[in-house]
Amino acid sequence: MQSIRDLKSNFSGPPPSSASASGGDAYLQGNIRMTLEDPDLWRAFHQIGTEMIITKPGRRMFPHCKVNLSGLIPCAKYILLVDMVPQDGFRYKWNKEKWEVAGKAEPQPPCRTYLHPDSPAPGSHWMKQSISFLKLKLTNNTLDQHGHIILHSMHCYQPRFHIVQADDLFSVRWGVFQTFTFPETSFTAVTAYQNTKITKLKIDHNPFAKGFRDEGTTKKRRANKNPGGVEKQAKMSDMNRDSEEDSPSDFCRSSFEGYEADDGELRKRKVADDMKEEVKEERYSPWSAEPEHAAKNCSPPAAESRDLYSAEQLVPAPANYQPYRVHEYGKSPSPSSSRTSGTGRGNFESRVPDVATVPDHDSPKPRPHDVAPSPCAPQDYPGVLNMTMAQAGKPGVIGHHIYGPYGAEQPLTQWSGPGPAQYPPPHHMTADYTTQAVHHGYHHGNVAEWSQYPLFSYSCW
DNA sequence: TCCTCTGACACGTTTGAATAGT
DNA sequence: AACTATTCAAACGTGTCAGAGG
Repeated sequence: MQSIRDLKSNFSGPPPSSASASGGDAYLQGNIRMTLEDPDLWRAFHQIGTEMIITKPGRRMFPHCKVNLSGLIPCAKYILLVDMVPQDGFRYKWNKEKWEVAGKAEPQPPCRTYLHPDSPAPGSHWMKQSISFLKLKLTNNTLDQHGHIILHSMHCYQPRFHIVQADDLFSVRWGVFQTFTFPETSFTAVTAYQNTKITKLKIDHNPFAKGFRDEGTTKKRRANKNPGGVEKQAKMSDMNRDSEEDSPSDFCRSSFEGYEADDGELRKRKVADDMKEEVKEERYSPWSAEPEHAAKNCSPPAAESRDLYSAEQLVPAPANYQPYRVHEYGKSPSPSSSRTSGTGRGNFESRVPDVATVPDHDSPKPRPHDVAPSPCAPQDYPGVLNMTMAQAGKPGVIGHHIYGPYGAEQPLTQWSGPGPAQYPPPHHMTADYTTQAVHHGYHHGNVAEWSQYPLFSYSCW
């Protein structure tokens, strides 16, 4: 088994230049700013290694994606989308309290994008309140007919948020895409929780899981239903305790202890406090030798040490795109390039003529305590052209199903160009983990260009 | 044997219709 | 008649657990 650390070493490119997002004017493109809600909660999960359950009928995310937008033109209409991109080309397994690479990723399932039900709506609408993707559901059913986002279990994903100025779904292609990613929202898709800490964190924070809280009736119920259950639970508790004790990771502990408190709110606050403290104390650089951190977390650590508003970055674009800015940035996967074995990183040619600078707030310091390889490999850091790996060389597997918010599947395929089999790998995730949110923007000049992106496979709801 | 996935289950939250009150 | 507040049951979302299947 190849460790992520080893893989990371395959990349030696320097990080992209970056600028502080907090400066604001560093991201004037469109002036659109996106901030993630509940950043503390996301961080708490992220520090442990977020897992999201996927089921056949579809499962909501928790925490669910909720963002705030500003900088939109109040009277202009926008469409908001979310999709999930693989973080790398690997499949993972949970082994002895940590994630390990378990082989190459499976072929990408049909790529779908969740369209926010309010779309299209004027900028004033999007800006007046936080935008929730509560009803977004994840599934492992590749034949899903409900428009849920299809993922593979035991694979790592990064949610992406896209906003397009468009009066309706049919004019999306003429719009300018602004893409944001929040590294702390990355997660591993699972069919059953692997990390008991994640389970506990979910139970403690998800109102629907109140029945499983310690102070609740769970124990009684289990005791009544299954005498062995209590024993098992005790065992689980021990496991938790052990894992905490065994773990040399202060990082992990600092976040996990927070919700060990009895009171939920206190717990929540403590988590937040711990996080703040961490932000103050710990700084990581995805570029520095700290694969250890990522070992426990699905996404790179730098996320913890920054503010949660968006940074802006140009999305990878085909050569014929008209990017907002031109800025030499590394290589991105070529649609025609075949996936290389192992890291899948070879043979990428540049598709990203332009990448805006991204914030580089905290100069990170390595985390010495994390030891396990991460499902979200550090090689996925910006400039490392990660997520496309699972899809690179597999252009045929990306389906673009466009679902309309008003019921029937929208015939957007009319402008989606070539059929799924012709889609090239998605543009690489330009996630710069030194930023809060990575922001991409690009034009869609015509159907042909448009069709090169896997983005447009809308999910319905 | 191990790992992953599935479906039934109990419990809590959310939602919306029905009803009562103003 | 219109509006608001309350009640309540069904639907939904959740993690647990046992067992199936590769």
